[in-house]
Amino acid sequence: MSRFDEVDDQYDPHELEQQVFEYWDEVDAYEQTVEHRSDGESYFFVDGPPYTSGSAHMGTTWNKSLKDVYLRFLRMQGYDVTDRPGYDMHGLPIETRVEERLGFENKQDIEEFGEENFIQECKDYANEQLEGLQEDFQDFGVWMDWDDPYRTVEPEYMEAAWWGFSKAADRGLVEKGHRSISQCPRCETAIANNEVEYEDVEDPSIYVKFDLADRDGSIVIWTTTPWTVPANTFVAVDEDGDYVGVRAEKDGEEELLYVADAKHEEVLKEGRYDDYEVVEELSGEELLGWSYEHPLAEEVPDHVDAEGAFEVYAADYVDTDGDGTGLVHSAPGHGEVDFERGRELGFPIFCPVGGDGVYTEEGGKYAGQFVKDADPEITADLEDNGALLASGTVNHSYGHCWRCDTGILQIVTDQWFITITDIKEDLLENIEDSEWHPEWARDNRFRDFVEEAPDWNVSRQRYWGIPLPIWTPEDRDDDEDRIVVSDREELAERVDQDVDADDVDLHKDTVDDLTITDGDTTYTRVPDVFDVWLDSSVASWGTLDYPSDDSRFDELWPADFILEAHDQTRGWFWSQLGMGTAALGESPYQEVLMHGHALMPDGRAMSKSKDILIDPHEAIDRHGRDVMRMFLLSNNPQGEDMRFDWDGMQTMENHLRTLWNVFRFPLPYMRLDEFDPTETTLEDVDEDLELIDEWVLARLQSTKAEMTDAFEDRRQDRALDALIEFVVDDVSRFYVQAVRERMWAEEDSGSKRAAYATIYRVLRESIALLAPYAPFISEEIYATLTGEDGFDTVHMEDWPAVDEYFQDDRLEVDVSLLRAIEEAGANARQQAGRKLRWPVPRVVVAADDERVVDAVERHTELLEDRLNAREIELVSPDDRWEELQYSAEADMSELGPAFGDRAGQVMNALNEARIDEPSLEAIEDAVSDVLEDGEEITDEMVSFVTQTPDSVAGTAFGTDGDDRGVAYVDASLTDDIESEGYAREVIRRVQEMRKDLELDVEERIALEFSIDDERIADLVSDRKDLISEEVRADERRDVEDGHRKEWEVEGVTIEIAIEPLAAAEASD
RNA sequence: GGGCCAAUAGCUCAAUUAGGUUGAGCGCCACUCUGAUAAGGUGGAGGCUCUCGGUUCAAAUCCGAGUUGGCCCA
Repeated sequence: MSRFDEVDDQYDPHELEQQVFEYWDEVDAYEQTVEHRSDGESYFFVDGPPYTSGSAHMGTTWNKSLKDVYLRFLRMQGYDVTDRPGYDMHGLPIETRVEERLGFENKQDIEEFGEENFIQECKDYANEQLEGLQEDFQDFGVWMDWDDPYRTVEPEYMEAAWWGFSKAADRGLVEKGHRSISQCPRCETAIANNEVEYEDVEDPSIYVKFDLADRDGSIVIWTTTPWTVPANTFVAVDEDGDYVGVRAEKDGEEELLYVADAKHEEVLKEGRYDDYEVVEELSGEELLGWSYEHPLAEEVPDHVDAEGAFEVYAADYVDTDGDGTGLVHSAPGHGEVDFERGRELGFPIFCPVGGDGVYTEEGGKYAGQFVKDADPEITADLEDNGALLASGTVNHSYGHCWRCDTGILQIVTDQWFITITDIKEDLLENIEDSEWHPEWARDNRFRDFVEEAPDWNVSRQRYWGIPLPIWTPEDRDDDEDRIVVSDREELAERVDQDVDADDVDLHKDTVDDLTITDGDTTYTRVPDVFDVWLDSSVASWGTLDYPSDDSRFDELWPADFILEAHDQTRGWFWSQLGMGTAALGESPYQEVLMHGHALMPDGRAMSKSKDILIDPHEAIDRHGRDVMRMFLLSNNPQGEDMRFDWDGMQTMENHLRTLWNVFRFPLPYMRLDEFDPTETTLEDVDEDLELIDEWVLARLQSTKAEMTDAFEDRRQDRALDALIEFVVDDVSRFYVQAVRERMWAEEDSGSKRAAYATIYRVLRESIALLAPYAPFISEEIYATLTGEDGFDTVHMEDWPAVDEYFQDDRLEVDVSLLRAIEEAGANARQQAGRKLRWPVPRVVVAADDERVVDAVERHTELLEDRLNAREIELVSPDDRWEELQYSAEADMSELGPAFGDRAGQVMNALNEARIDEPSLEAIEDAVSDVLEDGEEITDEMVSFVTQTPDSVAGTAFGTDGDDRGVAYVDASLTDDIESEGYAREVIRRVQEMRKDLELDVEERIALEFSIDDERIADLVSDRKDLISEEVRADERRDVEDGHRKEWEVEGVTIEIAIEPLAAAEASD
């Protein structure tokens, strides 16, 4: 492309973006950009790997766009950025998808299909999904190393997980444990607490009486899981709670029931007792040690049989005024808190339920039944045994498997743990080493989570994952003797079989058969795979292929920057910190940017399954990639959610269209004049720079400074605001308007060259500033501006630095004052009912300070021109314009302290007062009614406001909310003004009629017009030469066949007819 | 049920990070300009700052309770 080539009149994102894609391909734009920075300082970014199920949604799109804008920014700042994208490809979600595809129902189907085949299916599925994501991300214009993403299923990466785990083991942080975990009975695996999703469901709600063994009566418990009653081991109470004994009567029989005082009415109501009476008041402490009979002792013969079982104990999880009865049925074989307390009390852990949720032989009568199916039978048996006080149902939120939506069960099984709780202090300390945006995310949310984090259960009884690299002796069931393998090399060395370290696949089907023999002992592998969260937790070194490739680890690790949404606080932010600390004792990242979620326009969460979503592809179809990116990036990235908004998208498109117009406006002139930016630089035209040029260059400097600061604060949205304000407000609406005439001039001049050089610099730097946000349009404009002289891509440009030479705060203020005066003048004009087309005799500028005086004096002509005023009259701050009246405005920050609770009253009086001169005496006099003895109005309390005479309208002007003066437009009429005003009206109508005929700008016409008011007709005829020139009328004569129209203008009727001269000649 | 975050114009957000008469952009309406023209300019309407209490002469801002939404956890 050569410089200043013709460009489309219209900004058409789709065509443009397609061309840019092709162009990037053609010149290897990405590769060149990476190479260009290869000598720069290293910057280690780690991509949080999206999970490979499903396609990119608006949230991922926002996430990747944010990453892209920061990576591009960092590159422009000169860093050699590590930008390897990653994909999280293991785990239960993919297994369940594949199971669905294959029509599987349970683990047995998988075993029949074959582990190896199943793993292959999972791999294929994950890779398929990965391709879709890759395509989407590239389509959004994200620049990362797409040719070489890290995949958690590759041996190099899996090895990184092994290595991290073995380091943790070396540090004594790996142990096998018997724990209460959340189990999905369908997937037949433990799932992590953060994989449990809560949903409202209807469950049984039963009240059960446990008969007391050595005294009268029963204690009453409540549960929504009858199936846990067989495993009951003890009952817990709140030591400090209040309990009562109640004598209750139903159907003529009396019972003695013990429940919490706060709950007794509710419980007795549930039990439909006819009458009752509180007969005893006890503290929880008094209940301790009471023993009771297991209500299903016969049905479950293997029930717990231990010293001290079936007695009442204290536990801190009991609440006497929550749900239930204040006495809690506790089964250490199921509930997590029950388990902890049961262990403290030294009870055996009785769990008669298998991983599939079916009672084992220990379940006695219920053996072989799925626990939830056994609920009715158990309830019935309790009733038969006389233990059921009430039974019904309850709606409550209950945990479900995040993938298959099956209700989870709490059971106790053998699992492997990283004992995070042993290094809690280190974790909390390491938090301090990372900088978070926003800060509260770290100091509130994240810290709270880390403080409460339990040991990390990393084992899953599934197939598609990184196998645990643990080998244990064949016949032992503890973790006293174990081998943790750290990498493929060690594996090849130690196993009994022949393994090639370079091409061994580490998946379950491969490693399950490998054994290790040490002396007389044969070790076999623990069959579990890792929790998928462990996969991504090692990304900071997995990205570098460490340990198999150790060339960059020392230099780069830990990561400089990570950027994810707030759901990762408990996800990746946490798992990385946990793993980094367990394996290496350090936080694996130094800076975190935590963004929010993408919400629907009405604020609802997006949800693919409910079809509540906005598809990024639709956004692209409607507005293009640049617009979508700019919209996404214009949102605060720090912790707050973003509402998608189609109007916001449209606004961004309008801004880009404005930019496009600004960019293409000077091109024809530059082409015509053969302007060469390499020959005519800003330095060359320094002498000829006009004030407005210097001003726009000064604004450019402060825009760059503001943007850089905002970027460094991780507020790219504020940087974008600053850029848009500069381009749309300062460049388009002001600079281009002001500079047009200089470019129209046909002869060469210093002034014109200065304007060219200025706008060239402005455009070129603005486009560099825009490039991280809108890489496509930036590329196109950059290519047109630079031709052969620039880089092959704008993304190789340096981030524009502030040029001190052009910094000029004073000038920026001056021009903002002039613009404020101009705006106020336009406002005042409108109030006075005088259109801009009509000149006004004078505009009076009353300046509040010398700066304003200064600015107006230097730019009187500019102001006259812009305001279409015959004269500008300046009133200096020391003087008053004597034609004015005054009122006073109160300053509450002064009135408040002085008048206390009467401040409001005084304010109203001040605001209503009207006085002839702006003096304290006058105003005090006017508000004397509300002033009490000794009170006075001081200078600081009021500012005086002008009241204008007729035919004059005044509007205050100011900058940044501070008043700096008032512009008064005197709209009175004179013959001269009416003459020009009406003449301009005629000109404007003729121009419109020329447009009706679609005449060329240069085409000559014959003109006829008549005005039905004699005085005005005379006035207008004084300006007939002006009219003829402006509308290119060579002849003033009667027009017969031409275009004829009648207009109503400012109370008179004007009839106009025109005819192109060429047409008239042809018809002669 | 608990923790964190948010709530200001129809929409998206500001309000100088220990209170002082609420602002911008977009949208809407009216007017206007016409050598960027499916552009540009000016104005207007539109707010009990989510609710209820409290502190204070004065609260969008500080405190307490609640409501709604989002995320996380149980």
